[in-house]
Amino acid sequence: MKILVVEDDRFHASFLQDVIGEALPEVSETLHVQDGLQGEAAARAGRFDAVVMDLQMARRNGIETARTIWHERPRTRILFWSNYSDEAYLRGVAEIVPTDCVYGYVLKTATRERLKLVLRAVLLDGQVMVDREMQRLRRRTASPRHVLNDSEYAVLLDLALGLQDRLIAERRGMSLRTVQNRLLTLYDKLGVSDEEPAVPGLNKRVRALSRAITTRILNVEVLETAQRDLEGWLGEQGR
Amino acid sequence: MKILVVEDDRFHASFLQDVIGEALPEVSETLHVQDGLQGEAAARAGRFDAVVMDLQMARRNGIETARTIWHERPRTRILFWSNYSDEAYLRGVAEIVPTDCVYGYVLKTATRERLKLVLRAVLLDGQVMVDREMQRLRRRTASPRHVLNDSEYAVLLDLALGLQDRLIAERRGMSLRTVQNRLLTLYDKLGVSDEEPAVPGLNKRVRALSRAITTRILNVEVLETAQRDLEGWLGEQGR
DNA sequence: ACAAATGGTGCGGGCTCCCGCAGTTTGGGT
DNA sequence: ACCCAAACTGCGGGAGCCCGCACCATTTGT
Repeated sequence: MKILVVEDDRFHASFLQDVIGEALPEVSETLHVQDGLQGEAAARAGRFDAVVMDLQMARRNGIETARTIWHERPRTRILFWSNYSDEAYLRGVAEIVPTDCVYGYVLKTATRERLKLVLRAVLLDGQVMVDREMQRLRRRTASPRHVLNDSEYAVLLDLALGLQDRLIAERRGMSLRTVQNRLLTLYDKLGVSDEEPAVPGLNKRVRALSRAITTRILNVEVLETAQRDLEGWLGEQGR
Repeated sequence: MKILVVEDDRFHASFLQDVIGEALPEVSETLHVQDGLQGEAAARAGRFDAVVMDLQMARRNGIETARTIWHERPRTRILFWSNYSDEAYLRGVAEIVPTDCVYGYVLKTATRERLKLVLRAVLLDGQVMVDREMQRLRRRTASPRHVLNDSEYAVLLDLALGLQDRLIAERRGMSLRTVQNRLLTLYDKLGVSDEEPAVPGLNKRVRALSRAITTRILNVEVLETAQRDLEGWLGEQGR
């Protein structure tokens, strides 16, 4: 079994390799690279069974790297190992997972024992695992009233990229009014509507983005990949 | 000499303490705590000469922690030790540094030698030092045409929080039209105006925030502290 | 099987936003 | 004291945004 480690923090990387050696004696070879681009290249060259990868890296983030890796070798099992329990990452990952692909999501704050367990479960047994901390997110946001569904999330992404209503409608194949309805429920779920009466003079559109970011529903990496998707779409439209 | 270390990553913390012991033999005592709140409490209780602190921490971020520490003991020398070279952090720090206070900013990617050097320079000699990586930021953004000045940055923060023009004008003591002029130059400097002709149908306001975040001029932590400041201001206005 | 709930669509009005035009104030430089 | 440039301000208009009202289609519950 060959494992690829993609991690730009030297301490975390050596810790990870240490734990891998301990948890997975069946590993014959591990390669460690420093960022997403190198990760893609390595995955293309050597045929790895599994990848353990940080999400926030300098040159190319984990989500995009995973996307290209899976694109080329869908059978690769990928374990994401991240500092943050941002909902954005989970959604971002879920969005790009091809059907029947094996992946996992562990936080770096997890104990050594937990990490070993997850390594075996995901990379060896092929189970899909998400850290319990992340599960709690869904509930922590209180009532399901506040949880965004997929189409609302899509509109939120477009809003975040700065598209105006007409363009969102065009991109998502909805009518203008429908987009605006989505936005209404978004404002509601993000708590923008609630604070409005108390503080008149807020720009709901910007406020929604602002809150989405501070509540970790969106983050920089996800915004960046969404931006690239948008550019791709614009390219198609252009001609 | 007593040093307080505020860092929530165990590996980084132990590395840091190791380097401190090596670089600063004159240190008589070091205390290590895990997050900003504990940091504030510790700084209040024990009288530390210097603090080394991470910027992104779970319960209370480094900027706010530094603000309260300096508020209570302005002579404290603080070295920020961060993963990211976000312009937002530098601006956020610069904003809260009281006059004649000693601080420094090093990236975690710095070499051991460099870290030792900075530790001595800032905590011992009382020099103000900023990692060269950060300096490069200013230039990297190319022409000075694209560098925001303080008042533009202030307006950008307000925009990011979702205030509409009228409120920004009120808060910053400007006329409505002046705020709008600021926004114009902001759109310009953030490159929003440039992409507009190619892609009609963008909401400049949101687009500006989006770009400010992806270019690291703003980030989550800064947004959060700005939000608290806003709430404080709203409180004053309210009565 | 009927009612209620959910999601999509059109119309229209009041508001904010973006920005061109034009006039005033401020700050440096000579 | 002069000038020029930069920053600030008011006015007005076209466009986008927020959202109430009204209507239709599909799904869900009892």
